[in-house]
Amino acid sequence: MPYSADHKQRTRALIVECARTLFNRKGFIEVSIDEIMASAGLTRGGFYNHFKTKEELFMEAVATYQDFSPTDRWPELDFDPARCGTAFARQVVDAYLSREHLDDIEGQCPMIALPSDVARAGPGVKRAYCGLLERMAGMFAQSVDAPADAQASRRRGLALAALCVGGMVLARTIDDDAFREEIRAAARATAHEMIG
Amino acid sequence: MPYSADHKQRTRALIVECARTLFNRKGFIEVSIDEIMASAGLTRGGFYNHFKTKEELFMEAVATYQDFSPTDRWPELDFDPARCGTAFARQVVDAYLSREHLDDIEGQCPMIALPSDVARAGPGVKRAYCGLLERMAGMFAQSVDAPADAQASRRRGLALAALCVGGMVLARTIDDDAFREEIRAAARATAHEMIG
DNA sequence: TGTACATCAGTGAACGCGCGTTCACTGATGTAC
DNA sequence: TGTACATCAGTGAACGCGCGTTCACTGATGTAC
Repeated sequence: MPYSADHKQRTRALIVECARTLFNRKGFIEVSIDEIMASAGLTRGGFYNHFKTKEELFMEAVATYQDFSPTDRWPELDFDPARCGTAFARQVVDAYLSREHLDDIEGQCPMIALPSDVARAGPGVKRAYCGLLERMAGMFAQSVDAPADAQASRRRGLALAALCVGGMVLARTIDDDAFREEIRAAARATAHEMIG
Repeated sequence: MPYSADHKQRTRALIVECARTLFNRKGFIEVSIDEIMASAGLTRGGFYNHFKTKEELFMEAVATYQDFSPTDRWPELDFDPARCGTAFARQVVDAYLSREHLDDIEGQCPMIALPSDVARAGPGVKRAYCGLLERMAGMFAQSVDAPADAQASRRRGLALAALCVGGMVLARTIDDDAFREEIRAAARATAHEMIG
């Protein structure tokens, strides 16, 4: 067996990470395989040793973002799983709707950068994106100060996800800095109200 | 002067309308100029009699959606400009977050179909998109049952826009019909609460 | 320990293809007389 | 009213280019003896 056992696997993971970064910046179609492989320090031809198609890579790039929990991504959050309540939800909202996250084009959540691309992609990509959404909404549903009714919590979690993602998506389309900040602030204030 | 006075102008408007439809379905990059012109019953070469670049057409396609007021788009809304209050806002929310609007891929609001494309486009396109957003948020701000404070109304209007657009953008990325409906319902219920 | 070998991750030229844009042209039309 | 003309919206071939994907190949590596 040439090369160490996990050599190929590590190369694959590197390609996926480089791809996610580039997709976030330029979108799925606007990034070429050449560009991705070069960014990983490799050459075009090797791509198909790792992926069957470009879309398979897209799927994986979206899916792997699930590996970052909020506390991985924002280590300053003090996450106590036992008291996973409104204070934590508020912190996540603040981090997600933060100026830092808005400016972090390459590292941002793919739900913000790529919704239109995903809407036009195949079922595999959509499933990966859906996983991110389920995770975010589920986290909010567990954390909000909701009625005993589980369905009401879930509804609240989904609406919070829509508000956070929607606020950031809209802010991304705006050039004027003051207006961007206004949208961020409006989404954040309203999300706090919704958390209760 | 060959051709009637408004001939060129009407052709141009037809191209813009065909383009908006196609962009909504497939996104800006995935639609070719050939395709747009064929859809308008013309041939490729004539395109540059009307537009300097493909991006100029994109800008116009987004901008012209402003010409459809909510009452143009959904004639069943009974809009009394004098009493532009919470009842009207609720109706707009219901229409915007309706099943019909979600299924109307080609006729949908560009804010839902194209945010990622706009975020990567030039300043002209962003300005056109921003116009749509200002219009929607302004309409909500005027209609909600808000405190006298104008800034609070505006904040509420922007948050409502983020929730409506965000809810639809997320629903568009989902394949599973039940989950799509859940997101729609959650966004709609929460928007109604926000209108007050 | 040292060497010959088999493996397979990575290389880079090549493929067919469709794109945005240009340009010399055509021919339907309104106008001048 | 009828005709010759000028205009310019529309045509379609052509341009250079970069894309996703394929493929015959190379050469660094772990293994067998």
